[in-house]
Amino acid sequence: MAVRVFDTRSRKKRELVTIEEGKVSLYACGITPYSPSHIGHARQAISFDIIVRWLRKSGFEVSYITNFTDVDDKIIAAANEEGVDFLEVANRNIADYFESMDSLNVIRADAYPRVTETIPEIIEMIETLIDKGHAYLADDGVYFEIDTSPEKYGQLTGQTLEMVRSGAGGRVDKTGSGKRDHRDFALWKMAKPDEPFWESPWGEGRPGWHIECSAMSLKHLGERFDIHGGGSDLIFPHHEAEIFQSECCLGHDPVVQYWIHNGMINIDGEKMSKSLGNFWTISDALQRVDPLVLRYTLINAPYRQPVDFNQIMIEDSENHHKRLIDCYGEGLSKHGTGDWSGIPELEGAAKRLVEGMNDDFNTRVALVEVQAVAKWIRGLLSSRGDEGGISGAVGWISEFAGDVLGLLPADEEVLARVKSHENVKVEVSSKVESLLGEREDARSAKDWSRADEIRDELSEMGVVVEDGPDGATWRIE
RNA sequence: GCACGAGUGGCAGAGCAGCUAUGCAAUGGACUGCAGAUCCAUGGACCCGGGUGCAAAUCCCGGCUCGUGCUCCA
Repeated sequence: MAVRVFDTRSRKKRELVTIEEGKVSLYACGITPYSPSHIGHARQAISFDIIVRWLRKSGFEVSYITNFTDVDDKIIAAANEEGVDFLEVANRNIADYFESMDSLNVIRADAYPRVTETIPEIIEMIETLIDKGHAYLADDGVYFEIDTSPEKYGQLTGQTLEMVRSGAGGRVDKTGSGKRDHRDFALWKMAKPDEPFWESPWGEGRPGWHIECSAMSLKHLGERFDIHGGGSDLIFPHHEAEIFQSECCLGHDPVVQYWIHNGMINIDGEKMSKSLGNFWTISDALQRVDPLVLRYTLINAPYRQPVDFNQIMIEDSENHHKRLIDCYGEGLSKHGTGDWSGIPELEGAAKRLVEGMNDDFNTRVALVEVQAVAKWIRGLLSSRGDEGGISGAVGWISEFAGDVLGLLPADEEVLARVKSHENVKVEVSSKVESLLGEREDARSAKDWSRADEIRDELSEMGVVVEDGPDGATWRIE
């Protein structure tokens, strides 16, 4: 069945037809590592991680590239403030990024190109743009001249040149640059004192913000590629600038077949931003929640919707994720993993999940099915029947909640968790059993206060007592 | 101002033309000395006004409200 993706340029869902059958080339704009990564970066990475996972599961061979913009104003500013080299700042934050993403179960991209390693290609591209008359040299840099291909304006945003001309109004003068028109954008910035620089035909300087992605995608994926992605905040101006650069440089269009953009994160209904003081770095978030719970929260809405990161969402996710892992762990340790084909409940769930994922990667629909199967397992587990069903369902969860959504820790870890729980159980077992016996006596004597006292005592040991029809059971909390 | 998106039950959040979304919470029941867990059941929603359809949260038009972008941003 075909995968349909929402394309920002055409503003509708389109069936994914790739340039080369069976292969997908995907470039997603990565981060500018000037500070530790925040949960918005996590959402972006997880969104594309799941897209890549799903495309691969659907049988595509995927080349997935995501970059680091490792030289820019903010990195330089941070480095100057600390009195260190800009690369030290970038490298530190890139390491932080990888550490966070690994914990969030984000599969590594096939390559992580960096601006500082792509300078020759960038220069070459700018030269071509100058040669073709799309760019000009000014005192302070090289600029792309929008008026050389006005028809490309607004392809992603629906705006026209005039709209932006009037909209941006008086901000032009503030730039104080050598731009001929305020909508032109920098391809190469001449170095100011105390700035890192590279040699170029136009003097010492560094690349402008947009050109690197055009150069890196060209270098790694070629003159045409299937999907270009990134956060929706990059649509304008960054991605529109890329369209200008790449298409004018290469002389054909479209270079990118599908544009995919993930939604932003809100905190309690407001945009997350440093100035509002509602900013969460990934490490902030991980102090509060398990990384996989964070992942669950971030895929709780389809990737294009904004996610509101609020208390309720987090608690909800914690709850669901814990249930998922608990029933998976119990099923796995008791019955192992098996084949789910031929089991109607599981085939039905798989079918709905596949349809949901094929329809623009709807993780929310997928989660509903995962929840339903988890519930189904719990039912079987408590009724002690149908072992084939349980192992099949464990296999189902492993395939979809694990491989596709990336929500499960490794099986060894799940089993180790179950085991350590059991070890604790064994350790305290005799004490608990004797207390429970005592409590049973108290209960038959209808000495409720003594019975509750014992329950409280056990509770302090972390033991939860649950009275059932066949007497009391207990478990470690 | 312009552009894009969103407005769904107490809450979160799907669906985007016809069939129970789902989860949490609530209520009733089973089980309980109480509690908890579990199971069963129940109620409750589609911003407003028009329009098109046999049929509209779902499509169209017009409002209103909110968010985001138009400057660096995942």
